[in-house]
Amino acid sequence: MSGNGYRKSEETRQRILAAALEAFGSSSFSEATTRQIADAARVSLPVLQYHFGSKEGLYRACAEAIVERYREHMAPIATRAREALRSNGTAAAARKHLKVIAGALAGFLIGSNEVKHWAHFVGRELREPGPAFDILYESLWKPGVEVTARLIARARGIPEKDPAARIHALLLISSLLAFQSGRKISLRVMQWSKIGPKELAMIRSALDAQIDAIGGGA
Amino acid sequence: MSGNGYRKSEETRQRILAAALEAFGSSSFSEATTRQIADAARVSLPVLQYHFGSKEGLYRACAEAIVERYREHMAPIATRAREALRSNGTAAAARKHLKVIAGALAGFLIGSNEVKHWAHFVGRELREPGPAFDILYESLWKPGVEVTARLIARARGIPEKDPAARIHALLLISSLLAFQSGRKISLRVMQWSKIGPKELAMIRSALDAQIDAIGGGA
DNA sequence: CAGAAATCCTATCGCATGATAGATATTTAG
DNA sequence: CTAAATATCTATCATGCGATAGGATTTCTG
Repeated sequence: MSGNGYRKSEETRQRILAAALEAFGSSSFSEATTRQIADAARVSLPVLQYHFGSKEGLYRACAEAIVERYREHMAPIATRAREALRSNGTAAAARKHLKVIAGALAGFLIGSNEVKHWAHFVGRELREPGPAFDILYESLWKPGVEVTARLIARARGIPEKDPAARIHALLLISSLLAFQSGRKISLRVMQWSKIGPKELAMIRSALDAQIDAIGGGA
Repeated sequence: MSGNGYRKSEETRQRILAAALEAFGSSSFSEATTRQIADAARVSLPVLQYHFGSKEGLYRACAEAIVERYREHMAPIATRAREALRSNGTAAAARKHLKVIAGALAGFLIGSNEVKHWAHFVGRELREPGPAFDILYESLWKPGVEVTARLIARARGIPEKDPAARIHALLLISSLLAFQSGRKISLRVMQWSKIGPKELAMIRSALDAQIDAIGGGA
């Protein structure tokens, strides 16, 4: 397909990818149209097929691009948390790492305008599995839930494999999504016009309270 | 259009509505097709237009049907909670009502197989507003968040209008959705094959812990 | 049992979509 | 500089969609 030789096309490829990320972010796979993407990338329709084979190929390429960017952002934080787990940290330390992770994730998901589209892409694909489910599940969701569950188990003083820890992890992560997938509706409920630094701080503080409570509860 | 006279058509109408609820539950408005709905209802295509005017009209009718059924199920519980709020109940009483509401909602959303489709319909429409947003927001979401936020405020001993109470309400409700919108992926994480009574009990117990924590935190 | 009203069907329209054919333009290699 | 490889374009195809036209059928009214 492409990738080697002829360096001009690489820039086209990136332009298409950027347009596709935006399109697949704000619409679903079937609702977004290749024409709309081609227009936004200022190329003609068949160029998409030339570079990515098909609409589905383009979609998969988007997923891979997202995974890469997400890794850059979250990897250091996750690594630090895993190190803390290995070194038998205290419950309080586990809570601290949970707060860092949740806070970073909240900032990442809710903060930047570009990332917002990616987050929608990921959320949709995980809720309603499509061509990119596997890569997103294995690269993002599974490890994220894993480390969260282990930290929660540590914070509550229960075994790492306890299903209750995983349930709490899912509840915690899912609650974060109130202001991501559910952004529009949450803005309406809160009567906010946007989520700026002030609003983000309030959300973080509520999350911190939740996390403190998780640790103290049992 | 229809509604009066000729009683035969009423049964057709119901058959169409049932097929549409299932279709719009498992696919989005644009992904579900009128042909598929007509087939499932064992009628020909134009019958949909005859009874509901258009695809969008049918969609709206689905939303209204859902609201009605939801009301039947949740109204008594919500009413009892509101009474408790009026009569200046204690923080512990507020927590108890929160548990009842969250538990009932969890059972309602996650339990029945029929309701599962409706819940997906509602969730999708609230995340990505379409023709039925207003009725769902005003009839389901807004009052639900409202009463939850007031109970949380009471449980935490903060003013009813405190934005923090609303944030916590959104986080709580959103966490519930881990096993609703996110059912597939949560089953995978938990290595469950379905959400039966045993699994539901574990979820309820985790939610109760969350609610206890909310009350005790601040 | 008529005749009118309502319900439902077959056939088709117009449109948007993803994909492809085939020609043209651009870039690199020798 | 030329020729092959690569990249892009215009024009078109086949398909599936929501909607409608116009006629047949069923159901109620008197």
